[in-house]
Amino acid sequence: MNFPPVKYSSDSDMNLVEQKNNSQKRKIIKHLFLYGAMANTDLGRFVKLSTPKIISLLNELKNEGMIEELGQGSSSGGRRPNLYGNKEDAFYIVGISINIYQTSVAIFNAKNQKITGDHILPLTITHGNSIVDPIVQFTENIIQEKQIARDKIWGIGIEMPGLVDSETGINKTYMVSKRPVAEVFRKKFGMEVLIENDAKTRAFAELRFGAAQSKRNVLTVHLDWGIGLGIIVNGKLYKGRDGFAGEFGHLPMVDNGILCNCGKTGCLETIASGTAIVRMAKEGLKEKRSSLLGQLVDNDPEKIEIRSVVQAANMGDQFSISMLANVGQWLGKGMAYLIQIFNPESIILGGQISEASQFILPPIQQAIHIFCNPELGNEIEIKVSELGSQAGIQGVAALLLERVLDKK
Amino acid sequence: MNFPPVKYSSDSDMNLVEQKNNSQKRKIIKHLFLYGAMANTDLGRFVKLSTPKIISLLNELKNEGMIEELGQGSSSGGRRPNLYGNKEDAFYIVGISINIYQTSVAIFNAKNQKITGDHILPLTITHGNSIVDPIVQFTENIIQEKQIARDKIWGIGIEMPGLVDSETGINKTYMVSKRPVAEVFRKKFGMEVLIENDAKTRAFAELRFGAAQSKRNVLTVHLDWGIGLGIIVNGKLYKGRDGFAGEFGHLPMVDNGILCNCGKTGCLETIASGTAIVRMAKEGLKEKRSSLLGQLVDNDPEKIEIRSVVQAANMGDQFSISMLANVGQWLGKGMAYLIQIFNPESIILGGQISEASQFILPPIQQAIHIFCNPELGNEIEIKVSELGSQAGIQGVAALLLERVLDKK
DNA sequence: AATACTTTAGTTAAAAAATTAAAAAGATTT
DNA sequence: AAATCTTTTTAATTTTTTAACTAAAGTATT
Repeated sequence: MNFPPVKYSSDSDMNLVEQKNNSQKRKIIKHLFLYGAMANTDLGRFVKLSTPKIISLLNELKNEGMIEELGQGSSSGGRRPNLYGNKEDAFYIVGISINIYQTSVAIFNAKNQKITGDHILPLTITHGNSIVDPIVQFTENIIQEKQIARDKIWGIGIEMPGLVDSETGINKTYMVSKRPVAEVFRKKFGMEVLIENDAKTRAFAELRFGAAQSKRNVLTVHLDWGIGLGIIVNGKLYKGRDGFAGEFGHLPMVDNGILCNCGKTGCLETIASGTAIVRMAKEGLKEKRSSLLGQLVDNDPEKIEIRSVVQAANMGDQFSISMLANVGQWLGKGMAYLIQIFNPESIILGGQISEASQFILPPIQQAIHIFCNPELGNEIEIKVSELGSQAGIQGVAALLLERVLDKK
Repeated sequence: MNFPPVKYSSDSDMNLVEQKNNSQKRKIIKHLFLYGAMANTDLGRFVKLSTPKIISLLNELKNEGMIEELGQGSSSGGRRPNLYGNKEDAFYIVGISINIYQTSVAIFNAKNQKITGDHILPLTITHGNSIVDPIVQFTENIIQEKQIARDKIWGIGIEMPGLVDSETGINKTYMVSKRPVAEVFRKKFGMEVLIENDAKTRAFAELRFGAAQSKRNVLTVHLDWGIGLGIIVNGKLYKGRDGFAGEFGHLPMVDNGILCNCGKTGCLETIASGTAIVRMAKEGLKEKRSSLLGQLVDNDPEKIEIRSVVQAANMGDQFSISMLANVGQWLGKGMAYLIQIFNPESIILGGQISEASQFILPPIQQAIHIFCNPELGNEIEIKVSELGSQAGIQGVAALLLERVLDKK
């Protein structure tokens, strides 16, 4: 099956010039998608071509309906440059974020603008692929609602938790079936589909749109129900042999610790994840520990969620604060490992628990000082992501587009 | 100061065509250095240029004395191709390996052939830069002996232990002085000098000449007096923000452990390095533990070296074998961390302790099974480096050449 | 074993493409 | 309003590719 943009493919049966032209056009489209309108000179710096050549490529793209002129930019004393940008309706991409308890869908246009509202489907992820059909149906409805021609959708990017191999399209942890999930989706949608692990898509979002934009070596730690690690090295997202790199949450931290759902004991996730916090909070409540948490959940331990603990802590609840501090200490020790191994420029924290940064950052810093060589640990920048809740969807969508455009 | 090969630099005051030509020529030289003689078609696949263009570049290089024709290659049914290769005396590079107790020097020609014998200078590395002058002298003698024109030496690569930042040319651990060591060497030699940490140069050697050649994600663990980690991700050597990535030996492994020379306690190096083994062996001998080790060192504990323990183990000595097995367990646990973080294709072991692989590989494998997610740990390939003792020198030399040729 | 066929490599000249350099156009500053 | 600065356009020149052709070597056929 052939998916768009076949237009700009560079098959080996093409001649060298066509191949190079198409590769350059793809670069231009990608650049305009990511960085918005731009003057020919700036594009020239990027693709390393002379002005006449770039202008001719831009004109071709204009005639093909891909890009448009967008008036003139500013000048510091000279003729103003023409600005070029992708045409909004040149193509669309779909981003789907499958979380543990819900799935969100959004559509982006060729200017990387989200053209849909918040579409959230409450759906608990399972080991099997029972949630595939509801997600496909939900997404198709949104596409139809927006009346987008199917051939203008260049693909669908799906982020999900678990051990995801985006090459084979297999998730080893969730949505397991005979055929790779990505293939199942691809068949049902009839479009290019990319699946990727959520920690990696968020790292990619930081790299393209967030705090890692101008950096080369950054780690992102996703603190939610689980603990995920995104690795950016030499300015690229790192995935490892099978795409499983970043299993930070399953580093063995405690001897004879609690059993983890991975089958081992004492993993970092058993003591420093959202799941662990909720478990500890429930135990505390059952043991009648005095805490503001009780009020927040009507004294029903089963109602406790991550946000309950964060909320209680923000209200000054001692029990919640000390839990978070303890979590911070363990995270800090784990991050000390990462810092010594990666010597990163910065570490970016995301996920629900990062919203309690005032309680976890100090113990993290402290643990880093204790366990880290000062040459590596002292100057490290640790901060909370500034990307909102849409980071994941934006990340997969952009990742999908780049894969489509990088494909020869 | 201008160093060779200014000939092929691509300054921004050149026109685009010249810049591209020179960049292509540099690529060709690098390729021929690394992979030996080659046909024009093969080079074409690599630099993506048409046959006439490549032939014209090759002819220019031939006229400039850089390359030569080397007869004809084989064909599977057709005219035989002309082979092109770097001329031996087109340029030379010098590799220097500074170890804890000795320094080795070698010179390589443009075909990456070592043209010197074994030149080893016994010299103990210090915190200050007292060994700089002896090394410069020693190296200059070798250069003079070989009667190589100075302008034909494109640079000197120096590998050394410690926290090395090759960008600034500073080693934070050894050879510390007011000015960066690399600059001190550069001044004295009057040539381009690159310094790099030894674990990284060995990783690079594996990437270019060893078991990592055809792989993209590989870790190399250098087991010697210390424990070094070389990281190859996405087919490139990873160095981190300051070049300090890979401080694997200083991961905190034991609570309330022994004091490490890094200032922290319980580092992996305090229990699983060559230094640790020798320390334990000395203690054992002093406590009159019966062991073959005693015979090997005339019952003088101070004479014990890494190789004594390896040798004793190979002779069947129970004490030495159990020490190595213990070391293997700790290394295995540490490697389980690395595997879960990097999901590498393989891990390559080097250094003196890797010579006792029969005793350390089984406990390493066992620990990996215990501490690692089976999806990541089961298929991992762990093997001992096949590169000999010259790996480090070869690695820095090649690294230096690539840096010289990659510079615009 | 001779011959024709196939495959691969290298050469050449025509055609195409890209760059350079110069001129024109448009905007800002003095 | 002149001078300056920057971008765009244009035309000439240079470079590169394409494609046809020659060359050389192996393979198959007679």
